[in-house]
Amino acid sequence: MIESVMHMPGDDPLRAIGVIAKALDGIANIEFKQFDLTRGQYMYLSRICEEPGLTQTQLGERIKVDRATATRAIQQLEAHGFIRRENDDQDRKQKHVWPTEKANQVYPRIRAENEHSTQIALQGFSATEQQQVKQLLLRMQQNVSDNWDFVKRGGVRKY
Amino acid sequence: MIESVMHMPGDDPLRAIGVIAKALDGIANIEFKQFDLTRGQYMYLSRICEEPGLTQTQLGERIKVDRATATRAIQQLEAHGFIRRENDDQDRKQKHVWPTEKANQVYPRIRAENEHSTQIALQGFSATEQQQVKQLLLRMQQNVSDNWDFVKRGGVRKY
DNA sequence: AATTATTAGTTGCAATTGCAACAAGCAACT
DNA sequence: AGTTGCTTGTTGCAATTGCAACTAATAATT
Repeated sequence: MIESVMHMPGDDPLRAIGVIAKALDGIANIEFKQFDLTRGQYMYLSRICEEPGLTQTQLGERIKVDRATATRAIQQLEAHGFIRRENDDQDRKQKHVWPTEKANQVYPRIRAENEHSTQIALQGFSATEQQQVKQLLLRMQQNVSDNWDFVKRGGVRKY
Repeated sequence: MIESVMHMPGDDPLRAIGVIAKALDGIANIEFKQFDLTRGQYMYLSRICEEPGLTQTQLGERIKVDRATATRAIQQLEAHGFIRRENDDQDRKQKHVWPTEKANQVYPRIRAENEHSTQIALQGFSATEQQQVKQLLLRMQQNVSDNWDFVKRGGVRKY
């Protein structure tokens, strides 16, 4: 009985991360419809505005989406005038992605929404706690990135 | 220039949460294919095994998915023998969800994967830091839940 | 130099997702 | 009791996602 309680995932950090992410993604998708952004596009658009010239592969890796998914999302953003694409000068296999003026107008709205969600999420946190959670989350992100790459490329984790 | 650096989302906690979640979800979906689980089903199955008898609505709220999505995922799990559904005794609008033996056999594998991913994510964390991040994340989850509900039901956030 | 292996982006196919509308059931009001 | 409003689960439709296969380009090997 006590053991059962000990092992219940009620305090599972990864689950909390999953739920928070899902909630905020759901909120964002609803709120960004007014800017002509479809599901998930805000993630791509943010990255492209912050790091103009990223290749498609780099973009997909930052967001942790499948290459096919990245391609199609980027195609849509291009079709709706948010971005433009250009081949790399040295390596014609690669394409770089640049924001258009349309994107740069929407980006501050994305930031505003994100700040608001951040305020909500960190409500009741002291300044120290805010710093702490930021640092801890960044370390976690670094910790899991290689695993995603490994498994995505066909690697099999042992456990 | 300095201002621009200050406002760069490099230390955005919500973004880190989104990336971590996406990475771990991607990994989990790949790894659970061997158990006949399709995309995202592990989230539902875990909840159903841990809280047998949840209604569909409760389940969807815990995971933060759309009602239609929950319905369809649950239908699939039922069709593949992982769960069974029953109407509520008092309110025939509601359906409760129960795990089958098949589900109870798979659940420990889901837990094992989750434990492994947790180990990876928390690599290099002291015991104190582990406790900290768990607590902070739980509080964040609580902070955002009402917002999800509000926006999902049509509420409009001001910011 | 020629061949083989790997990589980046793309597309077909099928599954999943979410909005909107609907039906059935229950709650609240008159 | 009858009417209106709300809730739960479902379905149609269209968009998104991810696996697998493909093409073109580049890297590595022979």
